Amino acid sequence: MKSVLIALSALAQETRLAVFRYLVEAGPEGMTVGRIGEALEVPAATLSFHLKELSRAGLVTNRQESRFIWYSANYESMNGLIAYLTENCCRGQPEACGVGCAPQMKSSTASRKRVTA
Amino acid sequence: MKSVLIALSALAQETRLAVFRYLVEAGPEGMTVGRIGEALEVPAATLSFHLKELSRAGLVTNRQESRFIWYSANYESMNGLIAYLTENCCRGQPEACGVGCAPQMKSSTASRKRVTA
DNA sequence: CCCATGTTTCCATGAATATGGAAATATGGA
DNA sequence: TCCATATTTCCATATTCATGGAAACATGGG
Repeated sequence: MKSVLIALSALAQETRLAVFRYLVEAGPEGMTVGRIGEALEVPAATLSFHLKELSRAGLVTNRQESRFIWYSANYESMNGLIAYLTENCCRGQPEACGVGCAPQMKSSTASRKRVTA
Repeated sequence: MKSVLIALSALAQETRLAVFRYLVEAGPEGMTVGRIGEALEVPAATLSFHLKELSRAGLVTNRQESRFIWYSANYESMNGLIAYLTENCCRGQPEACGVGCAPQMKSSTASRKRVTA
């Protein structure tokens, strides 16, 4: 699917991946462009370029608030990407692919996810 | 993480995404280079280049068998990538990110996955 | 209105990546 | 060993992407 390719391309870049994860951490209210630039030490022009790419990919949204523009992560889009990759894993026959196929429990924060046997 | 960036870059290319998904479908035994090239209509030199990229990213492995080289998807690596993205979503506080944050049930083949409420 | 502040566009430059034909390199069968 | 087949490397070309300063553009406070 084209949109998946666009999302992957958007995330496959160091600065953009950092920006996106920063926004994920920032929560639904997001963060202003200036603050993002400060935090990640990215020049304004460069940051603007990358935010536009992330927007184009549907991974972030923005809203104007007074003179500031707030960018926030689009969690639905993020989960859509994961779902796409997950859904196409082994075509619903995880047995065929060995232990590694079905999403597994990982150590840390993954406790909210569980495999149905 | 650097390896995540490499994996994302590898998947963020039309031919490589197609090759990878083809190998995922092909199952653990994988497929020979020639057959992949036939199926996806990719010239040998181009395919070789992309397979090398996928290897470098750890997304596929290969083994020699007689005169043929069989490539297969590395499901663990795939799931590692998904786990990385999932784990860093909302920093373990899905409440903060609204409905979209926690991995959701999707229609089709996702029935093996379940959210713990 | 005008100015300070926040953000984007413009632009030139540099770097990385994709492509595929031709040649080189394995590999095993005869 | 020699040949046919499978795959990779070499290489030149084309394209796309990243960078960041400077200038332009918005916005709202005074």
